[in-house]
Amino acid sequence: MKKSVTIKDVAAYTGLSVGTVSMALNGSERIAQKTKKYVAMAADELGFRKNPFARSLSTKKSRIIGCIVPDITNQFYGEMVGHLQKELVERDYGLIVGFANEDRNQEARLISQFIDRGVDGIISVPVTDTKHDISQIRTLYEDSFPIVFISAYYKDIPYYTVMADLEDGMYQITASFLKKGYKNMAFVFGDLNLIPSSERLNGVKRAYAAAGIEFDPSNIFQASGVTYLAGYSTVVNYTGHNKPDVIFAINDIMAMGIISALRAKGMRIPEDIKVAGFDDISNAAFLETPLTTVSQSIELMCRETVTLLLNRLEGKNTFSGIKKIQTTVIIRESAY
Amino acid sequence: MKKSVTIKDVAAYTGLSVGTVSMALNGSERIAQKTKKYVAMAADELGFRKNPFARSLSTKKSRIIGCIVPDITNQFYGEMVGHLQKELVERDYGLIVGFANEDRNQEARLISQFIDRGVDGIISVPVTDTKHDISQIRTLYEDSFPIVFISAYYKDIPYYTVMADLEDGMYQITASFLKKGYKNMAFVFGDLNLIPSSERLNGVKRAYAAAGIEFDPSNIFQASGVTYLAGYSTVVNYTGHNKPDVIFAINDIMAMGIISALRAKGMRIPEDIKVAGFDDISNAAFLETPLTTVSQSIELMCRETVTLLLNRLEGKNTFSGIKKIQTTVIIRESAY
DNA sequence: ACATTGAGTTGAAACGGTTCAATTTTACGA
DNA sequence: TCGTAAAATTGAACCGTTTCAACTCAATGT
Repeated sequence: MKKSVTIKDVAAYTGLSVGTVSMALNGSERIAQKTKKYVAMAADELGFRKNPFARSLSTKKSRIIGCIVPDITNQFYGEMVGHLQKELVERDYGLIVGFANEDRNQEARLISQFIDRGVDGIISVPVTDTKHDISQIRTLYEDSFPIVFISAYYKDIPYYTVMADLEDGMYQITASFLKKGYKNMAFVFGDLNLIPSSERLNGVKRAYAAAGIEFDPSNIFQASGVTYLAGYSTVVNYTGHNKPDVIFAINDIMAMGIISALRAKGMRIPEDIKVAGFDDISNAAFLETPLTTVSQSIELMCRETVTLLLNRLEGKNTFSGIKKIQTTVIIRESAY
Repeated sequence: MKKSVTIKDVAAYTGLSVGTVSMALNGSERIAQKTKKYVAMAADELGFRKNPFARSLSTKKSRIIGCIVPDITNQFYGEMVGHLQKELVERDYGLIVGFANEDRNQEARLISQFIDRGVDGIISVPVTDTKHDISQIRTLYEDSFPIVFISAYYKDIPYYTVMADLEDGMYQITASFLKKGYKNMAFVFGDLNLIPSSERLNGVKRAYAAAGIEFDPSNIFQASGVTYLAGYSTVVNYTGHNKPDVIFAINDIMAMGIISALRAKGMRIPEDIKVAGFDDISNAAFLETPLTTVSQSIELMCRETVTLLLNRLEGKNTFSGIKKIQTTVIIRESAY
């Protein structure tokens, strides 16, 4: 590491004062055009780079956003992080990441680490498990620390959230299958206390109610998680007698696990049994049996989330509730 | 945002000097035990949090590491980022991420952004495409900026790299199939100029040579990328007449795409054709047809990489060449 | 010729820590 | 009780920016 060129060196080189150089570099109105150009050239010539720490110390801004997702191995969250990063980089922000493994304590630790690192704001996929202590989040909210939620929210803190309209998505897809005449449908969700499950379930119930059909709660299966393996295991460990017409998984990854296990049992998809996912991850269309699913536009969600957060950072006043993003049912071969 | 408590407040509260408080909080040897305890309590009571910018300005360290991977959507890199994050967090470092999309220019931009953000070091999966300008990397190397490479390296800059022993892995798996009597094997790789492809190819050739069998280069297929879709398309678009006994994909994701396309063409795996991947991503074992593959221990690679980087940061002198991590062939149903 | 205005620039005070030479306090042996 | 060495603490310099009140200076109107 060669010793670094500071703004002082640029000032000395140009014969201007440090303040002028600083303002020139920041494009201040009060500096003459030609001075700005001159300073820019000199800075370039000397290879000057702003020291981010000094800048941050003075401005109290780091232009770094912290982001917490449950599990980066899940392609859905992979795509989410990818889009968030893209949106942020475009606006000259950096993204620092953490993975909470669906554990509220880890999420809490990450949040406080991020704050200690001086992030300007946080985007989190909250761990909405109701069993856990949420006071940290409440305090942040009360201090109006810029944290926004994506893809879920805390029941008690339904603010600054961007998520897909899960209930409506599930309503649509359930209704469409009810209309086709299928009634015996199984729903493999994760922990039903979590918002993402309970919202979907509401959609399901609403669809049955709208169709005037009674909903049998024994068709809800609570898997050990929302992963490929959880889907796989749920099918493998199922000892019941009921063979549903359609199985709905809480997400595509889980649907893939379910399909895999069903096939291993010798069933054909969609002939013997239909399977639908949720999310429309990028290769859902290219699976051996292209997957019927409900698309949440991750890209749109991420863009809205970043916009919401940055608007808050800039002090613009923003929508503070739960913004729901429209979903779309996509019928593919796995459940024609 | 309530106004923050500074070290000065703690000093005033305890009646000690700022210097003492700072050293006490940093656990300096020169401060009396009881003073440290006293200061810690006071700091706690006042809710003092160190300002990271001031700290960094003074120490010239941010405890943030930048990490660049080609594509976060690929589960292999998802797992990689997950492990890197875990290793770093354990050592109280933060991880800031960027995605290069296999594009050297994007990588370059990210690297310089990271440096401007004041990262202490960089971990990159390099885009080893030889067509592109690599002078930035060379300069970094010459300035001995702490950058380490994972999973690949630049041909001209074979330093500070941790990667799986791709050549040996491919040698092993190829040899094992040659031994079983299969000779007509196809290899679907990405751009052959890239290290990850060329190393594997060397392994293949070495295995054929060792078995005394001539290798037919027309069995190498260069796909348009290394994604699920690239694998899928390669099979779909194949118009040749040759039906190989075994298809080796450059990675598991691609193997999945290949299997999917083969099945769509009515072939049975492994009866009609065998398929093997590479990486052993976490659900490779749970696919409909569990996947034969070569396991690279991502976790071990990540740990070695982080250790290497942090040792460099601490000025310890470290191994500076290419550290190869042992791979393991895993035979599963897709290619019994 | 002279006040007035406004554009452009300066200089010093933050920002909140770390570091270390200098100084003070403490502990111990004679 | 005193002298001295070791331990603990102090205080000021420093890190590299931003910010803004005060200042300079040229242009303008009268």
